Amino acid sequence: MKDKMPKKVLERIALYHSLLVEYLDKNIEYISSPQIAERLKINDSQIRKDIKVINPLNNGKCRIGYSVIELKKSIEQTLGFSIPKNAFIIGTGNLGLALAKYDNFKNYGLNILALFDNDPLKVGIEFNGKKVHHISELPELISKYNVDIGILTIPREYSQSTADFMIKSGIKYIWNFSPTILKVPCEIKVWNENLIASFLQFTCNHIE
Amino acid sequence: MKDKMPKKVLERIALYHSLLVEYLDKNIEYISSPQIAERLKINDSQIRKDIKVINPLNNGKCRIGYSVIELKKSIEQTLGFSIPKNAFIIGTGNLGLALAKYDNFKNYGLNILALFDNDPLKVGIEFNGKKVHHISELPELISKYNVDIGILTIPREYSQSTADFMIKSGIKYIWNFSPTILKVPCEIKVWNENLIASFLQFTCNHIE
DNA sequence: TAGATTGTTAATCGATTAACAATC
DNA sequence: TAGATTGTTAATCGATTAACAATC
Repeated sequence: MKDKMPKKVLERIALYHSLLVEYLDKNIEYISSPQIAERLKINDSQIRKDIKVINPLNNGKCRIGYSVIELKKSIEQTLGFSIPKNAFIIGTGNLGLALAKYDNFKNYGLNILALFDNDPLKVGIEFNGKKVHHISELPELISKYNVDIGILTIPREYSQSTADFMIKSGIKYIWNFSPTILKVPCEIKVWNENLIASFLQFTCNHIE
Repeated sequence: MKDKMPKKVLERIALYHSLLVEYLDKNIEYISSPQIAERLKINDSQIRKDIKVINPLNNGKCRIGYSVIELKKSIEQTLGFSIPKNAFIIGTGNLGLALAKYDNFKNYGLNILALFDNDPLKVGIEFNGKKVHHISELPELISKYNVDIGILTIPREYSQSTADFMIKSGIKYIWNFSPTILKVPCEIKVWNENLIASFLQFTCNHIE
Protein backbone atom coordinates (compact mmCIF):
# COMPACT_ATOMS: atom_id res chain seq x y z
CA MET A 1 0.00 0.00 0.00
CA LYS A 2 3.02 2.22 0.48
CA ASP A 3 3.86 3.02 -3.14
CA LYS A 4 1.42 3.98 -5.81
CA MET A 5 0.93 0.97 -7.96
CA PRO A 6 0.13 1.50 -11.60
CA LYS A 7 -3.49 0.80 -12.25
CA LYS A 8 -2.66 -1.87 -14.78
CA VAL A 9 -0.52 -3.79 -12.33
CA LEU A 10 -3.30 -3.74 -9.75
CA GLU A 11 -5.76 -4.92 -12.36
CA ARG A 12 -3.54 -7.86 -13.14
CA ILE A 13 -2.90 -8.64 -9.49
CA ALA A 14 -6.64 -8.80 -8.88
CA LEU A 15 -6.89 -11.30 -11.74
CA TYR A 16 -4.07 -13.39 -10.30
CA HIS A 17 -5.91 -13.40 -7.00
CA SER A 18 -9.13 -14.71 -8.54
CA LEU A 19 -7.16 -17.43 -10.24
CA LEU A 20 -5.39 -18.36 -7.03
CA VAL A 21 -8.73 -18.64 -5.24
CA GLU A 22 -9.82 -21.02 -7.96
CA TYR A 23 -6.63 -23.10 -7.70
CA LEU A 24 -6.93 -23.23 -3.93
CA ASP A 25 -10.50 -24.50 -4.27
CA LYS A 26 -9.20 -27.28 -6.46
CA ASN A 27 -6.43 -28.09 -4.00
CA ILE A 28 -3.69 -27.41 -6.54
CA GLU A 29 -0.51 -26.60 -4.68
CA TYR A 30 1.63 -24.86 -7.28
CA ILE A 31 1.06 -22.52 -10.19
CA SER A 32 3.62 -21.42 -12.77
CA SER A 33 3.88 -18.18 -14.70
CA PRO A 34 3.30 -19.89 -18.06
CA GLN A 35 0.14 -21.44 -16.61
CA ILE A 36 -1.17 -18.06 -15.47
CA ALA A 37 -0.09 -16.57 -18.77
CA GLU A 38 -2.02 -19.14 -20.77
CA ARG A 39 -5.18 -18.61 -18.77
CA LEU A 40 -5.13 -14.84 -18.59
CA LYS A 41 -3.52 -14.19 -21.97
CA ILE A 42 -0.71 -12.20 -20.42
CA ASN A 43 2.99 -12.44 -21.21
CA ASP A 44 4.69 -14.74 -18.73
CA SER A 45 7.70 -12.55 -17.93
CA GLN A 46 5.31 -9.82 -16.99
CA ILE A 47 3.67 -12.14 -14.51
CA ARG A 48 7.01 -12.97 -12.92
CA LYS A 49 7.74 -9.26 -12.69
CA ASP A 50 4.38 -8.51 -11.11
CA ILE A 51 4.95 -11.24 -8.57
CA LYS A 52 8.23 -9.59 -7.62
CA VAL A 53 6.36 -6.32 -7.16
CA ILE A 54 3.85 -7.98 -4.85
CA ASN A 55 6.55 -9.45 -2.71
CA PRO A 56 10.21 -9.69 -3.73
CA LEU A 57 10.76 -12.43 -1.18
CA ASN A 58 8.11 -14.67 -2.64
CA ASN A 59 10.34 -17.05 -4.49
CA GLY A 60 9.09 -19.44 -7.08
CA LYS A 61 10.65 -22.83 -7.52
CA CYS A 62 12.32 -23.78 -10.75
CA ARG A 63 10.36 -26.35 -12.73
CA ILE A 64 7.46 -26.11 -10.27
CA GLY A 65 6.27 -22.53 -10.00
CA TYR A 66 4.85 -20.60 -7.09
CA SER A 67 3.05 -21.90 -4.02
CA VAL A 68 -0.61 -21.05 -4.53
CA ILE A 69 -1.24 -20.49 -0.85
CA GLU A 70 1.87 -18.37 -0.34
CA LEU A 71 1.28 -16.23 -3.38
CA LYS A 72 -2.32 -15.64 -2.41
CA LYS A 73 -1.22 -14.65 1.08
CA SER A 74 1.35 -12.23 -0.33
CA ILE A 75 -1.23 -10.52 -2.47
CA GLU A 76 -3.58 -10.19 0.45
CA GLN A 77 -0.90 -8.76 2.67
CA THR A 78 0.46 -6.35 0.11
CA LEU A 79 -2.95 -5.03 -0.80
CA GLY A 80 -4.10 -4.91 2.80
CA PHE A 81 -7.12 -7.18 2.63
CA SER A 82 -7.03 -7.68 6.37
CA ILE A 83 -6.99 -3.96 7.15
CA PRO A 84 -10.65 -3.00 7.42
CA LYS A 85 -11.64 0.20 5.68
CA ASN A 86 -15.00 1.47 6.84
CA ALA A 87 -17.41 2.93 4.34
CA PHE A 88 -20.93 4.25 4.01
CA ILE A 89 -23.13 3.90 0.97
CA ILE A 90 -24.98 7.06 -0.01
CA GLY A 91 -28.11 6.27 -1.98
CA THR A 92 -30.32 3.22 -1.66
CA GLY A 93 -31.30 2.62 -5.26
CA ASN A 94 -30.67 -0.76 -6.85
CA LEU A 95 -27.00 -0.11 -7.22
CA GLY A 96 -26.59 0.96 -3.61
CA LEU A 97 -28.44 -2.16 -2.50
CA ALA A 98 -26.46 -4.39 -4.84
CA LEU A 99 -23.27 -3.11 -3.28
CA ALA A 100 -24.67 -3.42 0.25
CA LYS A 101 -25.61 -7.03 -0.34
CA TYR A 102 -22.33 -7.92 -1.94
CA ASP A 103 -20.72 -9.72 0.98
CA ASN A 104 -17.55 -10.40 -0.93
CA PHE A 105 -16.26 -6.88 -0.26
CA LYS A 106 -15.53 -7.74 3.34
CA ASN A 107 -12.94 -10.31 2.26
CA TYR A 108 -11.02 -7.56 0.54
CA GLY A 109 -11.03 -5.16 3.44
CA LEU A 110 -14.04 -3.08 2.54
CA ASN A 111 -16.40 -2.84 5.45
CA ILE A 112 -19.71 -1.27 4.57
CA LEU A 113 -21.36 -0.15 7.78
CA ALA A 114 -24.59 1.53 6.75
CA LEU A 115 -26.58 3.22 4.01
CA PHE A 116 -27.97 6.72 3.74
CA ASP A 117 -30.92 8.16 1.86
CA ASN A 118 -33.07 11.25 2.02
CA ASP A 119 -36.31 9.32 1.61
CA PRO A 120 -37.94 9.06 5.07
CA LEU A 121 -39.76 5.90 3.96
CA LYS A 122 -36.49 4.05 3.55
CA VAL A 123 -34.95 5.16 6.85
CA GLY A 124 -34.80 2.33 9.36
CA ILE A 125 -34.94 -0.53 6.86
CA GLU A 126 -32.10 -3.00 7.06
CA PHE A 127 -30.36 -4.62 4.13
CA ASN A 128 -27.95 -7.44 4.77
CA GLY A 129 -27.52 -6.20 8.33
CA LYS A 130 -26.89 -2.64 7.20
CA LYS A 131 -29.32 0.00 8.40
CA VAL A 132 -30.57 2.89 6.29
CA HIS A 133 -30.13 6.26 7.97
CA HIS A 134 -31.40 9.65 6.97
CA ILE A 135 -28.75 11.61 5.12
CA SER A 136 -28.90 14.31 7.81
CA GLU A 137 -27.35 11.87 10.26
CA LEU A 138 -24.24 11.52 8.12
CA PRO A 139 -21.94 13.97 9.95
CA GLU A 140 -22.75 12.45 13.33
CA LEU A 141 -22.26 8.85 12.22
CA ILE A 142 -19.07 9.65 10.33
CA SER A 143 -17.40 10.83 13.49
CA LYS A 144 -18.98 8.12 15.64
CA TYR A 145 -17.74 5.25 13.49
CA ASN A 146 -14.67 6.93 12.11
CA VAL A 147 -15.62 6.47 8.47
CA ASP A 148 -13.87 8.34 5.69
CA ILE A 149 -15.00 6.48 2.56
CA GLY A 150 -18.32 7.30 0.94
CA ILE A 151 -19.76 5.25 -1.90
CA LEU A 152 -21.92 7.53 -3.98
CA THR A 153 -24.72 5.77 -5.84
CA ILE A 154 -27.31 8.41 -6.51
CA PRO A 155 -28.64 9.83 -9.78
CA ARG A 156 -26.47 12.29 -11.65
CA GLU A 157 -28.69 15.31 -10.97
CA TYR A 158 -28.04 15.14 -7.25
CA SER A 159 -24.57 13.71 -7.20
CA GLN A 160 -22.66 17.00 -7.00
CA SER A 161 -24.74 18.47 -4.19
CA THR A 162 -24.63 15.20 -2.31
CA ALA A 163 -20.89 14.99 -2.74
CA ASP A 164 -20.59 18.52 -1.36
CA PHE A 165 -22.58 17.47 1.67
CA MET A 166 -20.54 14.30 2.14
CA ILE A 167 -17.33 16.32 2.10
CA LYS A 168 -18.74 18.86 4.55
CA SER A 169 -19.68 15.93 6.77
CA GLY A 170 -16.13 14.61 6.85
CA ILE A 171 -15.85 12.12 3.98
CA LYS A 172 -12.32 12.09 2.52
CA TYR A 173 -12.62 9.44 -0.22
CA ILE A 174 -15.49 9.15 -2.66
CA TRP A 175 -16.07 6.09 -4.77
CA ASN A 176 -18.31 7.66 -7.36
CA PHE A 177 -20.77 5.48 -9.26
CA SER A 178 -22.67 8.33 -10.84
CA PRO A 179 -21.64 9.36 -14.34
CA THR A 180 -20.48 12.83 -13.35
CA ILE A 181 -17.18 14.59 -12.99
CA LEU A 182 -17.40 15.75 -9.41
CA LYS A 183 -15.90 19.08 -8.41
CA VAL A 184 -14.07 18.57 -5.15
CA PRO A 185 -11.35 20.29 -3.12
CA CYS A 186 -7.91 18.90 -3.95
CA GLU A 187 -7.49 17.05 -0.67
CA ILE A 188 -10.56 14.91 -1.39
CA LYS A 189 -9.90 11.83 -3.49
CA VAL A 190 -12.47 10.65 -6.01
CA TRP A 191 -12.49 7.34 -7.81
CA ASN A 192 -14.90 7.18 -10.71
CA GLU A 193 -16.59 3.92 -11.47
CA ASN A 194 -17.90 4.67 -14.87
CA LEU A 195 -19.97 1.77 -16.20
CA ILE A 196 -20.57 3.68 -19.41
CA ALA A 197 -16.84 4.01 -20.03
CA SER A 198 -16.47 0.38 -19.25
CA PHE A 199 -19.15 -0.60 -21.69
CA LEU A 200 -17.59 1.58 -24.37
CA GLN A 201 -14.25 -0.12 -23.89
CA PHE A 202 -16.00 -3.41 -24.31
CA THR A 203 -17.85 -2.59 -27.49
CA CYS A 204 -15.20 -0.45 -29.14
CA ASN A 205 -12.49 -2.99 -28.68
CA HIS A 206 -14.39 -6.17 -29.27
CA ILE A 207 -17.46 -5.62 -31.37
CA GLU A 208 -17.13 -5.14 -35.12
CA MET B 1 -14.97 1.63 -33.83
CA LYS B 2 -12.68 0.47 -36.62
CA ASP B 3 -9.35 0.42 -34.81
CA LYS B 4 -8.74 -0.91 -31.38
CA MET B 5 -8.48 2.07 -29.11
CA PRO B 6 -6.24 1.80 -26.11
CA LYS B 7 -8.27 1.39 -22.96
CA LYS B 8 -6.77 4.50 -21.44
CA VAL B 9 -7.77 6.65 -24.39
CA LEU B 10 -11.34 5.40 -24.20
CA GLU B 11 -11.42 6.07 -20.50
CA ARG B 12 -10.40 9.65 -21.10
CA ILE B 13 -12.83 10.08 -23.99
CA ALA B 14 -15.66 8.97 -21.73
CA LEU B 15 -14.59 11.61 -19.25
CA TYR B 16 -14.50 14.28 -21.94
CA HIS B 17 -17.99 13.27 -22.92
CA SER B 18 -19.35 13.68 -19.39
CA LEU B 19 -17.75 17.08 -19.22
CA LEU B 20 -19.22 18.10 -22.59
CA VAL B 21 -22.68 17.04 -21.42
CA GLU B 22 -22.19 19.32 -18.45
CA TYR B 23 -21.01 22.23 -20.60
CA LEU B 24 -23.92 21.75 -22.97
CA ASP B 25 -26.34 21.87 -20.03
CA LYS B 26 -24.81 25.18 -19.05
CA ASN B 27 -25.07 26.48 -22.63
CA ILE B 28 -21.35 27.05 -22.90
CA GLU B 29 -20.39 27.04 -26.55
CA TYR B 30 -16.63 26.43 -26.50
CA ILE B 31 -14.21 24.45 -24.39
CA SER B 32 -10.41 24.58 -24.58
CA SER B 33 -7.85 21.90 -23.88
CA PRO B 34 -6.38 23.77 -20.90
CA GLN B 35 -9.90 24.03 -19.46
CA ILE B 36 -10.48 20.30 -19.78
CA ALA B 37 -6.98 19.69 -18.46
CA GLU B 38 -7.60 21.78 -15.38
CA ARG B 39 -10.85 20.02 -14.58
CA LEU B 40 -9.75 16.45 -15.26
CA LYS B 41 -6.13 16.81 -14.14
CA ILE B 42 -4.82 15.62 -17.49
CA ASN B 43 -2.00 17.10 -19.55
CA ASP B 44 -3.41 19.47 -22.14
CA SER B 45 -1.38 18.26 -25.12
CA GLN B 46 -2.69 14.81 -24.46
CA ILE B 47 -6.22 16.13 -24.69
CA ARG B 48 -5.50 17.74 -28.04
CA LYS B 49 -4.04 14.46 -29.23
CA ASP B 50 -7.04 12.47 -28.04
CA ILE B 51 -9.35 14.87 -29.84
CA LYS B 52 -7.44 14.23 -33.06
CA VAL B 53 -7.91 10.50 -32.49
CA ILE B 54 -11.66 10.96 -32.07
CA ASN B 55 -11.93 12.89 -35.27
CA PRO B 56 -8.98 14.42 -37.12
CA LEU B 57 -11.29 16.82 -38.89
CA ASN B 58 -12.62 18.27 -35.70
CA ASN B 59 -10.66 21.47 -35.67
CA GLY B 60 -10.36 23.67 -32.67
CA LYS B 61 -10.13 27.40 -33.00
CA CYS B 62 -7.10 29.25 -31.81
CA ARG B 63 -7.73 31.35 -28.71
CA ILE B 64 -11.24 29.85 -28.40
CA GLY B 65 -11.06 26.09 -28.24
CA TYR B 66 -13.41 23.42 -29.49
CA SER B 67 -17.13 23.66 -30.17
CA VAL B 68 -18.83 21.80 -27.34
CA ILE B 69 -21.64 20.56 -29.51
CA GLU B 70 -19.38 19.45 -32.38
CA LEU B 71 -16.92 17.68 -30.13
CA LYS B 72 -19.70 15.86 -28.34
CA LYS B 73 -21.17 14.81 -31.65
CA SER B 74 -17.77 13.55 -32.85
CA ILE B 75 -17.34 11.42 -29.76
CA GLU B 76 -20.80 9.98 -30.16
CA GLN B 77 -20.23 9.15 -33.78
CA THR B 78 -16.79 7.67 -33.31
CA LEU B 79 -17.90 5.50 -30.44
CA GLY B 80 -21.13 4.51 -32.14
CA PHE B 81 -23.65 5.74 -29.58
CA SER B 82 -26.40 5.70 -32.15
CA ILE B 83 -25.76 2.10 -33.23
CA PRO B 84 -27.95 0.02 -30.94
CA LYS B 85 -26.33 -3.07 -29.47
CA ASN B 86 -28.86 -5.49 -28.06
CA ALA B 87 -28.14 -7.27 -24.82
CA PHE B 88 -29.70 -9.58 -22.28
CA ILE B 89 -29.04 -9.53 -18.57
CA ILE B 90 -28.52 -12.94 -17.02
CA GLY B 91 -29.33 -12.90 -13.33
CA THR B 92 -31.91 -10.80 -11.54
CA GLY B 93 -30.15 -10.06 -8.29
CA ASN B 94 -29.70 -6.48 -7.18
CA LEU B 95 -26.92 -5.87 -9.60
CA GLY B 96 -28.90 -7.23 -12.54
CA LEU B 97 -31.83 -5.05 -11.57
CA ALA B 98 -29.63 -2.02 -11.05
CA LEU B 99 -28.33 -2.41 -14.57
CA ALA B 100 -31.82 -3.05 -15.96
CA LYS B 101 -33.13 0.13 -14.39
CA TYR B 102 -30.22 2.22 -15.51
CA ASP B 103 -31.84 4.02 -18.42
CA ASN B 104 -28.71 5.91 -19.26
CA PHE B 105 -27.25 2.94 -21.13
CA LYS B 106 -29.62 3.49 -24.00
CA ASN B 107 -28.05 6.86 -24.74
CA TYR B 108 -24.75 5.14 -25.30
CA GLY B 109 -26.05 2.46 -27.63
CA LEU B 110 -26.64 -0.32 -25.14
CA ASN B 111 -30.11 -1.69 -25.52
CA ILE B 112 -31.09 -4.09 -22.75
CA LEU B 113 -34.06 -6.10 -23.96
CA ALA B 114 -34.81 -8.57 -21.20
CA LEU B 115 -33.59 -10.40 -18.12
CA PHE B 116 -33.15 -14.10 -17.43
CA ASP B 117 -33.23 -16.12 -14.24
CA ASN B 118 -33.69 -19.72 -13.24
CA ASP B 119 -36.04 -18.87 -10.38
CA PRO B 120 -39.62 -19.63 -11.59
CA LEU B 121 -40.99 -17.09 -9.09
CA LYS B 122 -39.21 -14.27 -10.90
CA VAL B 123 -40.25 -15.27 -14.38
CA GLY B 124 -42.82 -12.91 -15.84
CA ILE B 125 -42.06 -9.94 -13.62
CA GLU B 126 -41.18 -6.74 -15.45
CA PHE B 127 -38.53 -4.26 -14.43
CA ASN B 128 -38.36 -0.96 -16.21
CA GLY B 129 -40.22 -2.45 -19.14
CA LYS B 130 -37.89 -5.45 -19.30
CA LYS B 131 -39.42 -8.85 -18.75
CA VAL B 132 -37.81 -11.68 -16.81
CA HIS B 133 -37.66 -14.93 -18.76
CA HIS B 134 -36.67 -18.37 -17.63
CA ILE B 135 -33.08 -19.14 -18.51
CA SER B 136 -34.22 -22.08 -20.62
CA GLU B 137 -35.78 -19.63 -23.08
CA LEU B 138 -32.42 -18.02 -23.77
CA PRO B 139 -31.48 -19.84 -27.01
CA GLU B 140 -34.87 -19.13 -28.56
CA LEU B 141 -34.92 -15.45 -27.64
CA ILE B 142 -31.32 -14.93 -28.70
CA SER B 143 -32.14 -15.94 -32.24
CA LYS B 144 -35.50 -14.21 -32.21
CA TYR B 145 -34.12 -10.82 -31.22
CA ASN B 146 -30.67 -11.24 -32.68
CA VAL B 147 -28.82 -10.61 -29.44
CA ASP B 148 -25.16 -11.39 -29.01
CA ILE B 149 -24.24 -9.59 -25.81
CA GLY B 150 -24.92 -11.19 -22.44
CA ILE B 151 -24.46 -9.32 -19.17
CA LEU B 152 -23.61 -11.86 -16.52
CA THR B 153 -24.62 -10.85 -12.99
CA ILE B 154 -24.94 -14.06 -11.06
CA PRO B 155 -23.01 -15.37 -8.04
CA ARG B 156 -19.53 -16.72 -8.65
CA GLU B 157 -20.47 -20.37 -7.96
CA TYR B 158 -22.76 -20.52 -10.97
CA SER B 159 -21.04 -18.07 -13.27
CA GLN B 160 -18.94 -20.59 -15.22
CA SER B 161 -21.79 -23.02 -15.89
CA THR B 162 -24.09 -20.16 -16.80
CA ALA B 163 -21.49 -18.71 -19.14
CA ASP B 164 -21.16 -22.13 -20.79
CA PHE B 165 -24.90 -22.19 -21.32
CA MET B 166 -24.94 -18.64 -22.66
CA ILE B 167 -22.27 -19.52 -25.18
CA LYS B 168 -24.08 -22.67 -26.22
CA SER B 169 -27.18 -20.53 -26.69
CA GLY B 170 -25.42 -18.17 -29.06
CA ILE B 171 -24.00 -15.36 -26.95
CA LYS B 172 -20.76 -13.99 -28.44
CA TYR B 173 -19.83 -11.24 -25.98
CA ILE B 174 -19.98 -11.53 -22.22
CA TRP B 175 -19.82 -8.56 -19.91
CA ASN B 176 -18.90 -10.40 -16.77
CA PHE B 177 -19.79 -8.86 -13.41
CA SER B 178 -18.96 -11.93 -11.35
CA PRO B 179 -15.51 -12.07 -9.81
CA THR B 180 -14.37 -15.10 -11.78
CA ILE B 181 -12.01 -15.76 -14.64
CA LEU B 182 -14.32 -17.41 -17.11
CA LYS B 183 -13.03 -20.20 -19.32
CA VAL B 184 -14.37 -19.60 -22.80
CA PRO B 185 -13.54 -20.63 -26.38
CA CYS B 186 -11.23 -18.14 -28.05
CA GLU B 187 -13.89 -16.71 -30.37
CA ILE B 188 -15.97 -15.56 -27.39
CA LYS B 189 -15.07 -12.17 -25.98
CA VAL B 190 -15.24 -11.53 -22.26
CA TRP B 191 -15.02 -8.18 -20.54
CA ASN B 192 -14.52 -8.40 -16.80
CA GLU B 193 -16.09 -5.77 -14.63
CA ASN B 194 -14.27 -6.42 -11.44
CA LEU B 195 -15.52 -4.16 -8.67
CA ILE B 196 -13.04 -5.70 -6.29
CA ALA B 197 -10.13 -4.74 -8.56
CA SER B 198 -11.62 -1.31 -8.86
CA PHE B 199 -11.87 -0.92 -5.12
CA LEU B 200 -8.29 -2.10 -4.69
CA GLN B 201 -7.09 0.49 -7.16
CA PHE B 202 -8.95 3.09 -5.18
CA THR B 203 -7.59 2.17 -1.78
CA CYS B 204 -4.06 1.24 -2.83
CA ASN B 205 -3.49 4.42 -4.72
CA HIS B 206 -5.30 6.88 -2.55
CA ILE B 207 -5.56 5.67 1.00
CA GLU B 208 -2.47 5.77 3.25
C1' DT C 1 20.95 -35.87 -17.76
C1' DA C 2 17.26 -33.23 -20.27
C1' DG C 3 13.82 -30.05 -19.80
C1' DA C 4 11.04 -26.68 -17.59
C1' DT C 5 10.85 -22.79 -14.94
C1' DT C 6 12.50 -18.74 -12.43
C1' DG C 7 14.69 -14.20 -12.03
C1' DT C 8 16.62 -10.52 -14.33
C1' DT C 9 18.75 -7.75 -17.84
C1' DA C 10 18.45 -5.72 -22.30
C1' DA C 11 15.58 -4.40 -26.25
C1' DT C 12 11.37 -2.83 -27.86
C1' DC C 13 7.35 -0.66 -27.91
C1' DG C 14 3.93 2.69 -26.80
C1' DA C 15 2.16 6.47 -24.15
C1' DT C 16 2.89 10.90 -22.02
C1' DT C 17 4.82 15.32 -21.76
C1' DA C 18 7.36 19.34 -23.34
C1' DA C 19 8.14 22.65 -26.64
C1' DC C 20 7.05 25.72 -30.06
C1' DA C 21 5.66 27.55 -34.68
C1' DA C 22 1.30 28.85 -36.67
C1' DT C 23 -2.93 31.08 -36.01
C1' DC C 24 -6.38 34.34 -34.91
C1' DT D 1 -0.48 44.23 -31.50
C1' DA D 2 -0.20 40.95 -27.48
C1' DG D 3 -1.71 36.85 -25.77
C1' DA D 4 -3.96 32.51 -25.81
C1' DT D 5 -4.74 28.44 -28.02
C1' DT D 6 -4.21 24.82 -31.49
C1' DG D 7 -1.68 21.18 -33.94
C1' DT D 8 2.34 18.66 -34.22
C1' DT D 9 7.03 17.21 -33.65
C1' DA D 10 10.64 15.80 -30.66
C1' DA D 11 12.07 14.21 -26.06
C1' DT D 12 11.02 11.65 -22.17
C1' DC D 13 9.21 8.34 -19.62
C1' DG D 14 7.32 3.95 -18.44
C1' DA D 15 5.52 -0.51 -19.54
C1' DT D 16 5.88 -4.74 -22.13
C1' DT D 17 8.32 -8.31 -24.27
C1' DA D 18 12.30 -11.08 -25.52
C1' DA D 19 16.18 -13.48 -24.24
C1' DC D 20 18.91 -16.23 -21.50
C1' DA D 21 21.86 -17.76 -17.60
C1' DA D 22 20.93 -20.11 -13.31
C1' DT D 23 18.49 -23.62 -11.08
C1' DC D 24 16.54 -27.91 -9.82
